[in-house]
Amino acid sequence: MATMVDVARLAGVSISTVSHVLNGTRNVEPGTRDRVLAAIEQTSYRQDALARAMRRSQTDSLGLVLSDVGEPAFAEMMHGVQESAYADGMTLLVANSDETAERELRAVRTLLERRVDGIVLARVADSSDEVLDELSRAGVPVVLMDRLAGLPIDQVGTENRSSMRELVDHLVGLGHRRIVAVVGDTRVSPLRERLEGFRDAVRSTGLAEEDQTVLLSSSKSENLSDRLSAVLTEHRPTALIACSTHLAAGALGVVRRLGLSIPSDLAFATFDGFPYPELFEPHITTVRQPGFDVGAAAVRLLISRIGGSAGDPSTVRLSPTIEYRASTGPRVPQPSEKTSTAQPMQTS
Amino acid sequence: MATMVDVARLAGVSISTVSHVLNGTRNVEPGTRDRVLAAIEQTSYRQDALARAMRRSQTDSLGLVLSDVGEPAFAEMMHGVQESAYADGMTLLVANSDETAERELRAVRTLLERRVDGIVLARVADSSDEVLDELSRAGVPVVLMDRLAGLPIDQVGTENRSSMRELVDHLVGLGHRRIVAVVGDTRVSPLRERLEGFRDAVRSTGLAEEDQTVLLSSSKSENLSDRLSAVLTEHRPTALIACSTHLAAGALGVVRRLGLSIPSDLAFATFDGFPYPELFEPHITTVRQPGFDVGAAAVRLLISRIGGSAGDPSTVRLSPTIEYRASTGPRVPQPSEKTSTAQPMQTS
DNA sequence: CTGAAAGCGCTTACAG
DNA sequence: CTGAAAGCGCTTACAG
Repeated sequence: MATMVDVARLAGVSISTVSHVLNGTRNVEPGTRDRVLAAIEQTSYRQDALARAMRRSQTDSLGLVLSDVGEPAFAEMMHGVQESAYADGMTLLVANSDETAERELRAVRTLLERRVDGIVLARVADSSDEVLDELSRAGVPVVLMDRLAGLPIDQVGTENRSSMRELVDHLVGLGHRRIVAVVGDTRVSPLRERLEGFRDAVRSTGLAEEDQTVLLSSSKSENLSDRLSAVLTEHRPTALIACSTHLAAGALGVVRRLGLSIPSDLAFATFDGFPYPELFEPHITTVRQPGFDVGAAAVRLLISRIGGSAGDPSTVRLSPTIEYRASTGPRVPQPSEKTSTAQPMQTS
Repeated sequence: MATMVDVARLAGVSISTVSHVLNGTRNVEPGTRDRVLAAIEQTSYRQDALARAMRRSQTDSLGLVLSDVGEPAFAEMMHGVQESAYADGMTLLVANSDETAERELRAVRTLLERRVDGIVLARVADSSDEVLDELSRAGVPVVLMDRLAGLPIDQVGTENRSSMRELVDHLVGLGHRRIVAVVGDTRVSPLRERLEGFRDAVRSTGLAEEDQTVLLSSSKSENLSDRLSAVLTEHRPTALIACSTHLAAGALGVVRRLGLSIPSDLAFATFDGFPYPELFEPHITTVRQPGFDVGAAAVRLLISRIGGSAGDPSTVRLSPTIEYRASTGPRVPQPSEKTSTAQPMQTS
């Protein structure tokens, strides 16, 4: 690989001049400039981003820490992060925390060692305090994404609480009085906020608290299926709300195993939802977060901080859209109305 | 941030010794070593990966170029790449080609400027020759992933041709004689290979060629829906094979719009398929590629090349699994058999 | 308008 | 067992 020295020699100039031609950082006489350009061409010279970064102590790169790209919501956010970073000429380093605190800490350290200019971080449920400590000690700007905190730190996520309220209001408006919310791990902020919204709605709509069920879990591996199965058979709710794609997948499995029809036996709604939602029957009522925009906004905020923008930490919340679909039916399921039977192999 | 000089001063040694303690590259007297370690602790010293990389001309990082993380198959491959890279202590730089040749070339150049030790590349349909040229000129090891080529270059992908043959054989065994294959853009190697498998199977099973339909497209944006709609209504195939998730999504939309039932009006099978496939009705017969393993294998091969392993370029093909499900029915659809009507809102 | 030189933070022969 | 010094490939005051 050719270096600046090669180019300079060939053009008969100093490396200063080559550098300035390359970066447009000072005027160069047209003739000189042309010779340099020709020499660059001839040697197939390519700038070494490493050496440049080292000298400038700025790498033009951003780190992204996610628990799993496979999760559709995160894939969308990553896409937004990617595009926004690209638009600003930043390269993206991606690390996987695999939803464990230890790997998250290692991931952040690796990114720090690589001197990324900033980090977008979707924290794991039991994130270690050391993560934010090291980040602030290193003085590297951070923006939390999706998994937010009650801390003075920049963060971008979705509005959860009032969306849940709206969803529950809708169900109550349809006549539902017994709802089960599959919430999962409330250490994960969006799940916690959705739970709060659920409780808000129960209170404000005057639903009997004892008729509502909330299913929590305290670890990633904990299986809610058996408990949900018991709730559905014994408690007989008429509506179910899953608070994430993953929880919805598990819940749908249980519903199917019990032979319940949606929405005639049970109304079904979920947050986040599935890719290609329009293709499957029944269409599932979904609170869909603007994942791409969340990722893009996180990078914009991060880049403004990198650029030196001062001011208090800001929390940005983007609004999800609620897609009301057939799975929450027009009518409340009534035992007496069970006229239709499951038709597992039909689709329209 | 503390540097080696700070650590050395505090420990009363030279930076050589600090470096050797850090990297375990030579014996250091225990007492000296302890002083160094203590100084590292006290200064919160962290190695600068940039300076290290520059000196060693090795960055311990890998580049990944994908067209879109949103595509489930690519998300899985990325996960495999990520985990395999992590296991080998490599950091991952991810660039998005957005399925356009120009962005792909820019992505590769950016990764090259950042001196990645190797690149995993899922090429765009109309990839520029310059991409592979620059890569070989730079002497950076590359492994093509998923989108393979008839070139002397390392590559890892899925076996496509014989899987398609097996799928068609299965359909023929069920009595199907009129099949439509939604193939898409044959510049994309897996799609091309699936088409070849389809033609192989038509020949070997003795199907009448004029009764089979192949739908091709030559650009990403081209909409196959109208043509598929015409084929389904005029040509009346009894089975449909979609060659990718994206094509399956489009095809399912058309099928639904025409009010056809699966599998009673039309058997439906797809390559790649949807996430959470077990949750929707009807279950779709799917040729599922081992995305994670493809990604992981690509990185393993890449790392062995980085490590200096010689030998001819190798092509690794992993086998997909064919999941036969309800969507290809047990029986061939017959007009006279249309006893069931669509039940759009039912699920079991 | 241009160049010589310092320095970013490391690794690694070389010498003792 | 340890240190002084060169050098990786750039950028950027400083000087002319």
